[in-house]
Amino acid sequence: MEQLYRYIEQYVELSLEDKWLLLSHTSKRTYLKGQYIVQQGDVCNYENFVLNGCTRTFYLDKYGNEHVVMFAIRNWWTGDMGSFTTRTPASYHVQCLDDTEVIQFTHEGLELLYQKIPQLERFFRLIVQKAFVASEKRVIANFSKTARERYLEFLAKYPEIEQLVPQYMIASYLGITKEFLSKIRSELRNEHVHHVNLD
Amino acid sequence: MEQLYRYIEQYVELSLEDKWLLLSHTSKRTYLKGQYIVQQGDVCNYENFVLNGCTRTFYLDKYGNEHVVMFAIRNWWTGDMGSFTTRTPASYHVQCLDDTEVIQFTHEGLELLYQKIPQLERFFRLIVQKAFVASEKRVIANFSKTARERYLEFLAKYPEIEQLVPQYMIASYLGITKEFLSKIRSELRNEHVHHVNLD
DNA sequence: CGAAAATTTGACATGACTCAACTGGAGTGG
DNA sequence: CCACTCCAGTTGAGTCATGTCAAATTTTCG
Repeated sequence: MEQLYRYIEQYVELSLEDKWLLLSHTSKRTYLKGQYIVQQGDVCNYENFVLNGCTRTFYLDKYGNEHVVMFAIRNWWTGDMGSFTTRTPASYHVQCLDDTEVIQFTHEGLELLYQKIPQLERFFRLIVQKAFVASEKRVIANFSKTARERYLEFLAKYPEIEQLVPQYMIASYLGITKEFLSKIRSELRNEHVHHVNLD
Repeated sequence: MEQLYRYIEQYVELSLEDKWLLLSHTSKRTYLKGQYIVQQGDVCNYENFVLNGCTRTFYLDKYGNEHVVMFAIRNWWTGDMGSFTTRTPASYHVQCLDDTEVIQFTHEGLELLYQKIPQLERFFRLIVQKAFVASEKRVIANFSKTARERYLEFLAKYPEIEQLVPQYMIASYLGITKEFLSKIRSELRNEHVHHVNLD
């Protein structure tokens, strides 16, 4: 729990009492590699704070194609926020790409916590704001940049994730096919070889 | 102000005192068609609640191309949230496409209101959550649907906006060129004519 | 009315996709 | 320890959705 407290305390202050309340109204859970935390179509019952491991959130379209919406690693949040808040069927699957430990907030538990720890409203407002701003930037990046640029930026921004997840999921996150990502990578390799030879 | 009160009261309750506080720590302002509420590069000093009129938020890339991030009409919020909250240069321009009346919250004013009206934290958390969920859906739609599908969905979802703004901005919002949108529209017209003739 | 802005149209170019074949590990079991 | 399979990744040929550029047309509005 210390990890969660420290994370929240980056945004708002927590008393000992607050920490105790958080502890008693959440639960820790471990998922194995491949397991689903949320399944598209079910109501998402938990907001999840990732302690360690790695998850992906993806949408399965009517043709059976997967579209990766996001990854989550240590100190990220995951789940289907729309489903969680409105108690409607989830739009996405959330799957663990590794053994993954999370701290889970139920809807009921979180509403109770909002009442008892008012600054938690502020905390969640702040992190959702950040997520929203990042999501808008992604919309624009997808319009204004080529797949190659987006891939390079992804590498620069999330070097850890690049190691953890298979290429085809990164391709999906970038909105391209695995074949096309493979071609981009092959180009980059060739360019790199040339640079080395020129030295 | 009644319009703003009613809007907020869809999410949280407001006392008379709260309303008075809102009134005294915000200001109403009218912009003319073409004017900028926010300019990319400046710090965004206001969150704006649109009473009437219409705005567009757009990003100007390094090649001088415009990319429309969103439109805002009656009862929507606009501004550059990232810039407003972190007091950093705005990523976007916000321009009025019509004479537009807004209620403006300054950063200072809003922080004060958060203290005096704690349920305002909740209110903004809820609306930012909605905006975030919508933004994630847009990312996925851009990946999994053709330009034609996205245009049809846009028409269905925002019929008012279609009337108000020029085609080339809608094209930009959809992430395509004005020429290509024009071709899509021409296709749709042809199909429609055929259907009519078959009757 | 006339000029500027928005939209349309057409020829051509290209980024990214599809499909199918191939390569190369990482188990797994005999 | 080899053979087999399975899955991820690569490569190549052909195709398609969408972009670019330039010209023609329509609309808007002073």
